Amino acid sequence: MNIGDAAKAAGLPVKTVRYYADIGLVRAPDRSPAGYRRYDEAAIRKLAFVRRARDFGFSIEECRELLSLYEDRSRSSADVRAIAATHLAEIEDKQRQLAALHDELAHLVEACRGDDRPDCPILDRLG
Amino acid sequence: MNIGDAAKAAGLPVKTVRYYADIGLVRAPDRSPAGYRRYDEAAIRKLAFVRRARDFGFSIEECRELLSLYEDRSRSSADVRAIAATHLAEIEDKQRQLAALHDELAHLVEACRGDDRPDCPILDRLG
DNA sequence: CTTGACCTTCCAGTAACTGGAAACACTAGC
DNA sequence: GCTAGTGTTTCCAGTTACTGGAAGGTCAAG
Repeated sequence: MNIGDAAKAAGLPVKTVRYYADIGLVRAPDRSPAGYRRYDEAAIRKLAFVRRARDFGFSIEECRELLSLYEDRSRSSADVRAIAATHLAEIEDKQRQLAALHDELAHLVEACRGDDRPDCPILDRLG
Repeated sequence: MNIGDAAKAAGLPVKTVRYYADIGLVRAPDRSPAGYRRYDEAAIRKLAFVRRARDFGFSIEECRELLSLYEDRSRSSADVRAIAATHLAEIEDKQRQLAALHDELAHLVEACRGDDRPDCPILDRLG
């Protein structure tokens, strides 16, 4: 499979697949005589794996770790769980920050009349 | 005031203040004979304004808009409100995405025994 | 007069791509 | 066999909002 079909199969843009190859995350296992990257089933599965992990918000480096655990048949589930749990804690942290932000900003927007006059509690608060 | 004191007063790293000057967000109103940036009260107020707006998650470009509204004595509060409301909607959107992510991932972490065995629902789900 | 803190500019790197240019490869139709 | 169109290659640059570091100039204190 050429890169275009592989990308389609994995649900990724071609550019991204090439990028993943460049950074050594998922390399094409082979090249055609003309130099075209050729992807097999296993490589496409890895690409799809990375796409899903990225959808879950895992960073590229986390994906690299997960991928090596994924490929290592003797890995323990504890390792994977640790990565996921850390990531989950980060998400919860971000959620808290976002909630605080939201409440403050919502207050300001509510307090702002939003008319033609220059009185604006939002600017007052910022300035 | 030199850049160090201005940065301290505004609660920003020196590098960031210099960066804001470079991109024309908040320029130093003057330079010393030796070429040192000199900040006055007004400039420091603008720097602090930007810091707070950034804390609220406004992008640099949004800060630029807010700043020009902030400086424009004839501006209407509606303009400011519109920017803030748009930003609020983005925050809410991100909150929803994060919540969905959180629930899915929390499920997986919960389902994973996290022991020495290779059975791992997290990897199963990703792979 | 020297030391140390502060300032300057410029260059490079971060995360994770994305866009574009120039050139080569492949396929279909005529 | 030729041509058009699409797919592929590499490389370079840009994105966001800084951050780190190097090389060198400035200033105040002792």
